[in-house]
Amino acid sequence: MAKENEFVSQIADIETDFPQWYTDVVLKTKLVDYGPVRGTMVIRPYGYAIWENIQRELDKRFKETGHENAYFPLLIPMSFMTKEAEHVEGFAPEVAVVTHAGGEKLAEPLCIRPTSETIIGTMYAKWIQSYRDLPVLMNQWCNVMRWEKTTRPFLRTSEFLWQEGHTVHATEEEAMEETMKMLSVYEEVARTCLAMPVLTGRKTEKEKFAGAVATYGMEAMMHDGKSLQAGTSHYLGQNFSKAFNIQFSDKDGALKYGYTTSWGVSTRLIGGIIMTHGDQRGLVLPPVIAPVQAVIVPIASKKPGVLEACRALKGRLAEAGVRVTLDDSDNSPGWKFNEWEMKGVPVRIELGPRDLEAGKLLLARRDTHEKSEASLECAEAAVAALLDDVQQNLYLRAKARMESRIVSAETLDELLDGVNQGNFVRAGWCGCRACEDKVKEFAQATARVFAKEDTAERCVACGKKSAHTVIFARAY
RNA sequence: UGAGGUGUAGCGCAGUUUGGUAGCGCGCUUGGUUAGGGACCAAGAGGUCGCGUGUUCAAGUCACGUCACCUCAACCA
Repeated sequence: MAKENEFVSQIADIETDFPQWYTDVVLKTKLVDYGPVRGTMVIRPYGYAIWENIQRELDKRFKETGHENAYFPLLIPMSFMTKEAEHVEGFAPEVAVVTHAGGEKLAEPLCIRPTSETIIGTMYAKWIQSYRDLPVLMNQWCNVMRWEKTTRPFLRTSEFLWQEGHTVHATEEEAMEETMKMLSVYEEVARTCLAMPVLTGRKTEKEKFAGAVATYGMEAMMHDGKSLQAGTSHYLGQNFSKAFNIQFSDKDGALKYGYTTSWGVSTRLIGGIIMTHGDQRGLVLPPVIAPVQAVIVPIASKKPGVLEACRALKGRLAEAGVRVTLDDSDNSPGWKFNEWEMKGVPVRIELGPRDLEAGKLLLARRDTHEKSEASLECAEAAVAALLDDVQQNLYLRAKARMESRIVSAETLDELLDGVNQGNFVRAGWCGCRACEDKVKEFAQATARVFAKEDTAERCVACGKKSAHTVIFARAY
């Protein structure tokens, strides 16, 4: 037990020092390292493998909903950025600019994309002439750069990986439908793959994307009760089509501006997974996106037959589609248990001479730390069932926690109490910016999304009859 | 940008008050014994003490300058 505590002490206390806990976990589990340029992160193989699994799940759904992948350039002429007034105002402070190339000063500065609406809009204007060209449904996987003042691995970095979907439609209705459809794709992936419950809904004017007509987001509750904006889907109306001249001849012969959308999720999702499921021992990864779903730890591996049996088991599980690793390193079993637990592997299999004699194996699950036995013959089925169960349990557990921590407030004091205790707070809002700012100043909480149902009667800040019910929270 | 803090082995740190041989733990290498929750023994490798200038017989330690990073605030889809 003393050893146990010694191990745990290597990671900061999750309850009392959550930011430090988070940093410890991402560095010690070798997900990332800090890059040489301030605010950048190096995503190591173990971290990148998580991203690849998320990519795979998202990409599958994008294809199913008719989208195609494409790629647009990293460098965007500054003049593109300035075409949409709100857009440039929103992004200008955080754009990195290339001023020199080929040993000379450039005639026009180039910005490193903070997002690609402008360059994609420029290309769409060339490609679209007729209603027959619509809808255009494209997505790109790429990196973007936003020069943030303070950064934290995965949650906010200067450069990050993401996907950005950009679509053009003939009508407002169709574009709006696309916006909501992709929001629901995100919600479904968060729920079924990341085991991460989210609140979805429209965001306020203050919180919306620069240049959008409406922004919808999904917000996830982190272990400390703060909210993480885990994905956004924007209805851009004709703002960008007018700025970039995306016009088409409609069936009636009239020249019309298209209606556009954009939507994206980033490597921030990985931060969300860590902060949703992690515990005092480190990472807890949902099986669907875990780089290693099961690890085999041989016991007394030098004894005859043990290692051979472990290799055979690994082969069988891999054959059955399990991402499985055999830890045949020289470390002691206890060391391996802790190491793989810290790395969040959902299922651990212990196999030693005693098990072989009994024709059994020992299964340990990461989420509850429960151990169980299974017969060696049915290993594939037992592991598959356990992985499913872990996936389910992680979601249900996180969902129960989130739901138990959504409270209502009638006054600013109640709201402050609520967020101080790590809750999301439902409260009325009259709709004016002054009241939204007042909440931020008073409680350091922002409006995350509009609630699905309007239940509040009075604005939490000014007491007037409320127009909306909003979920307020502190946010990452 | 405002306030505070830290730079010493791969990582975490002590040493700085009062100048005098460069230290500890972990990790790493080699060999051996072990093994069901971070094993043990033995031997070994690894350092321009962030950088610069100065004071001094002598600087990790004192002075001045400079750079980097961290925390809080501010900023932030």
